Amino acid sequence: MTPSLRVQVALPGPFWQPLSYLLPDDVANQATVDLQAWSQGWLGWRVAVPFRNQTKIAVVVGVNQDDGVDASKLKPLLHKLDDEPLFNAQDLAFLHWAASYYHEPLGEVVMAALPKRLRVGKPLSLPGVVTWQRSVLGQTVSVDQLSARAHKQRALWQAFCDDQAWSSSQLNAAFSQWQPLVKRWVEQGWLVVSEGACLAQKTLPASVRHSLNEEQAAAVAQVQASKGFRCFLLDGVTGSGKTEVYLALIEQVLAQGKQVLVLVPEIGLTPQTAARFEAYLQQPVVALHSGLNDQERHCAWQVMRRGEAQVMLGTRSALFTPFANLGLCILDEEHDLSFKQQDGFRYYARDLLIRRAQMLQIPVVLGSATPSMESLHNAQSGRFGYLRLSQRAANAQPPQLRLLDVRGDRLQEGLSNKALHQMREALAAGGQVLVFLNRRGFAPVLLCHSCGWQGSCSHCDANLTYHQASDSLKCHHCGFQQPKPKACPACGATQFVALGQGTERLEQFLTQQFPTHSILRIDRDTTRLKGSLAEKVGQARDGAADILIGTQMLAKGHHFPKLTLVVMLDLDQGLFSVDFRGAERMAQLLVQVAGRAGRASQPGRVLIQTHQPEHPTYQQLLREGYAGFAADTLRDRQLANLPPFGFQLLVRVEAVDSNQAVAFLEAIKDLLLAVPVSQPCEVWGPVTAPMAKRQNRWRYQLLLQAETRGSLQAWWQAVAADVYAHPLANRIRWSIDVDPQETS
DNA sequence: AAGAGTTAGACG
DNA sequence: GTCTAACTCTTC
Repeated sequence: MTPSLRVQVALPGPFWQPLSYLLPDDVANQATVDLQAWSQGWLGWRVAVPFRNQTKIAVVVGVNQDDGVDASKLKPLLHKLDDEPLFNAQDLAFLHWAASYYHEPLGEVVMAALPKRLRVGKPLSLPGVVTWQRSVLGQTVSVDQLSARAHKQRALWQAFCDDQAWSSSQLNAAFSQWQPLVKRWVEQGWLVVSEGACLAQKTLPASVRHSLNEEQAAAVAQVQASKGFRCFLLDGVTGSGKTEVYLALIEQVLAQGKQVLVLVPEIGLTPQTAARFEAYLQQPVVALHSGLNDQERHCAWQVMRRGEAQVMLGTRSALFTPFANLGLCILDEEHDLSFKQQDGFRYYARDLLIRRAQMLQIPVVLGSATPSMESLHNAQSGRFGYLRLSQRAANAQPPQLRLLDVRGDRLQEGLSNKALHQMREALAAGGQVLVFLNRRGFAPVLLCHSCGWQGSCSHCDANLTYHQASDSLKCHHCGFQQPKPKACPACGATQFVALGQGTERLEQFLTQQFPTHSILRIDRDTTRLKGSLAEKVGQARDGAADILIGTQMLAKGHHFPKLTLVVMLDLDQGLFSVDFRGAERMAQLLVQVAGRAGRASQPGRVLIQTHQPEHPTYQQLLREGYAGFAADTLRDRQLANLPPFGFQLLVRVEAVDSNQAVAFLEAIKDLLLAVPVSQPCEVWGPVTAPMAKRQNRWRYQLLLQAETRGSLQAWWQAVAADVYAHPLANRIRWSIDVDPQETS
């Protein structure tokens, strides 16, 4: 008797090996002797399977492997969902590798690579994008027939009068509250609804060409000269034109008929970025980011898989998209933390992208003005190609950094008189000023004036931040919010003191100080609505505001031509961070914010208000810039065997009962210490996480460190089975963070 | 993850 | 003894 044919499927859930299913009876009987060909009909296909008493959507990741499960225990799968596989063998190999490197169930990884619509079983083919257009009747209606006072209505109708079809996302980008009007006009017969192709026909912006300077051309030539896989670090100061290098490279790869994937940080993807790419390349660029709805994501995914578009510009999750014919990967702002997924499947998009390029044997380019120590080390050791752009475009001067020693000075709302004076001068000279403060809200602490009670979050080990706009207390870690108490919960007194500065308070103070100047605050609170960040950044760029107040969301990518002075407040805290990467992060932030200034004709100045003017980190940064700082930092890291000279794995635990959390980690530690290891491996902890309690759970962690990725993986692999079998493993929340970025 | 199965505790 | 809430276990 022949053994029954079976397939292995990945489905979401904590399944450490794929589940096996038998084939449906009618299919099994047809199975030919050609197993190779037969497996092609299953591998990577989407199937519906019975699971418990429900039906689940899964992806076939293995064929006829003997997993030792008795055939009598298996159920037959129900059916295929599509006429073709969604993933090819290369895609699957990559997903397998990601799952094993990050110790994530394969099903979760496969689902991360699928748009939601496909995860829940929607058909692969897209219904097309709904658009609205003027009807024959509508063409007889001119704007003048609408009420003269209905400005919004007139503007919207004018848009349709150009006889262009508008999709909901296009309307969303240009208008607010258009739905009721469009609905009414459809009912009146002025507009007709139609369904177009999934990739809406965009009109391309006018062609913009540029020439490369010597450095840029050399960088492009080096990448082009590489064969197969090679990773390059493009280390270019702000304003040195990294994008021009990307575009030249992309153009070459497109000419070979291959596709390109460009990854950017979460908030770095603006319509302007995509438009700039389209203007140069003269072909549609497919964007993939959190602002899209399910159907748009599905469309983007499908268009790349089908090879109907050549360029994708996306945030970290775009790296899982199956491409028809990928020829080049680019990752911009390489140092940016948003490439690390911090919850659920904790992957690092930078590292996965490199691995993917390696598996496909294609080049990958990482760009940054402030590269991570990991990438710099790889570049210096020759693992990566090292490309440098040291000149700013159009002879723009680099910003000059100055420390503003405020020791002993009287500070008003955190600002020194010297800083205010400099701001006045810069404004008087017609410049724009940015005040950088990386803390939103009004004040980080609210204190009772009579008893000292302070608002702290009942779910977390953190203070509540006072927000004046909503007159409430908010926890910035779990989202908890309560109205500001009328009276102190402890003593009943009604007077409170707001301690410390946030951007809200700074805005209030600067409004008093500069009554004749316009002020624009850009932080998460003022940009909550969709599209409002782009809108505010646009205002800032056009010079609509004299004074900008911003948190770190303003540090990324944007440039403000009229900006001549940047004042940075409260950077000092980065000097004393518990995390060994604290100084690196601070230096990156400083250099990135400084890079916002003086990109046009006027040189920019950056003032760093500090109580630690002699601190070596500042001194090093001022004297030798980021490169000098990086050299020092790498030396320190090497002495301490810290990344990039060592590799880390963090076991994180969250439990309502802190004893269980510690007991579980102690058990893991005992297991680890019992493993005979050939190379130096260390384990630290358990210790409490940076925030000991969050959302009512106590958080502890255990840090593993080893000299190589391989020995670290082997060490964990040796105990993994025992850890998963531990009685506490199923009773508390825990996760593994490979290459953690926040370890303190 | 999440539903079914299992056990322990509350009640009278 | 029953009823219910918490806890465990399994999933092809």
